[in-house]
Amino acid sequence: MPRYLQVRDDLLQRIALRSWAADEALPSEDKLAAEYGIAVGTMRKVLDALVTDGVVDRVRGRGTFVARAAERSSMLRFVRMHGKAKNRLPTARIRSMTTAIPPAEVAGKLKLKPRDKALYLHRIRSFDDEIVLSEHIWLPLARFRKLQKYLKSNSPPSLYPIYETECDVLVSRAIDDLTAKPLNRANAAVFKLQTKTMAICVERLMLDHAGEPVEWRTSFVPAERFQYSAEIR
Amino acid sequence: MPRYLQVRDDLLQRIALRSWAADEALPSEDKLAAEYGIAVGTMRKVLDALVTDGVVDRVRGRGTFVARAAERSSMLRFVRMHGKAKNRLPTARIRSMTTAIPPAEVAGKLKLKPRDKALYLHRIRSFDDEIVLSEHIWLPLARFRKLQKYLKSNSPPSLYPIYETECDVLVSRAIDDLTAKPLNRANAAVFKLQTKTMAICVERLMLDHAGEPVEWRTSFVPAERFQYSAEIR
DNA sequence: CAGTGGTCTAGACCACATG
DNA sequence: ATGTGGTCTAGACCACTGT
Repeated sequence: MPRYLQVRDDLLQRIALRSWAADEALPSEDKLAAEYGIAVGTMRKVLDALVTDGVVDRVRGRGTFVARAAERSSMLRFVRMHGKAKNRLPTARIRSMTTAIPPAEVAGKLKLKPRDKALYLHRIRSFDDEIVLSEHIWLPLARFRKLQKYLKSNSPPSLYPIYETECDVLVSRAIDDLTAKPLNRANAAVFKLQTKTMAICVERLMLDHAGEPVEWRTSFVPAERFQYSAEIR
Repeated sequence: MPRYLQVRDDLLQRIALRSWAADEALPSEDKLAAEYGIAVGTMRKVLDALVTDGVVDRVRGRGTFVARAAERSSMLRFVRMHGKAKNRLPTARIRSMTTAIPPAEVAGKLKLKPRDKALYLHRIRSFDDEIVLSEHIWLPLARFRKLQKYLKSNSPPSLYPIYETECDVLVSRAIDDLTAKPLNRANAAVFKLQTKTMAICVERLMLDHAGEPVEWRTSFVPAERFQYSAEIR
């Protein structure tokens, strides 16, 4: 295995361990190169690889910083905004929060042991009275106990920054799986729509920089509100 | 503008002009560097950029080759295969082919002048008797006259290789836009489904290596057959 | 074997941000 | 003025592919 990949993986580990805060620069390429005993050119190759993987951002004159996945991965990128909703963010509300042993499928995705508990959230996002997104969120309780306390007295517009500040969990990567399904009775009731109304179901697994699963989320968007863009090269 | 970007853009032009065939290697990095009067290290940076943009593939010991977008961008990646359909490719059939002045919206996407004609294809893909994909394809007639002749006596499983061999058009990049829509009467009839059955509509614009629009395609997948995966970093 | 790309080095100079 | 990343050079050695 080439040196630059070894060094990349080591840096990835240190980033996963949250060695640097959001506003704190990593050591400069010179210092890192000296530390690892490699040439600066090789260190640049390591950092370039981390940039293309979306793990760090580099700013000339300032330094190298750990990237946050939050902005890129909002579920709202699946929601078509029309009319007055444009240029506005929907409100977020948590409708229920419990701890439980999750279904086997969820436990598998989160790599939980058979009797490990998880924190479950049901959260909706809406414009005025129109609900546009319903989300069922499962989090390993071991890492998210503080979140539970926090959410009892707060209702933040976005969760990922809270994962980081409260629970020291930094989300790096998301894997989305999209299908179309008719709404079951419970989900239809959330949207005040008829049962079997078609919706897009987004199943998302979130991973940290070490590749450990952090969150499993099943989201529903009524089909009429669904929109998604992608570029393939 | 840095030298390596200038050289990259120049190479991009030459690739767009189809200077190298599918199985023909570009000149080696040494030769290209000499040709452009830059260092080999800089030429490597150019080629690395083209690799991450998906424009070329490099194979150690063999050379650098122009990449084909065809494999990555098949519409079938939106279609869920179940049961017997797995491990099989659906058949393709062209149900109609005409030349016409396209609707203003399509002409705009293809950057056609007001009275430019286009080649229109309606094509379906199916497993046995089950139709899984219906596609409405618009191509600038100026570049695709030979395709029209070709399709009168051939029914190829995939179109992009034909664009290249018959019309000298190499597809580089696709932009997809996904929404959910109820089928109108004509499209529902194609699938032998009821009008207003929900379907996923994929609008795709294909571009060549020069960034010129090459194809506009509107495809429908019945919602039950739709599936799509993406990774966000 | 010659030719290709993959890794790695050890410098140079520049543009930009911050104090 | 200092330190950061961005560009560019001119080599070296290695691994792999083809003849």
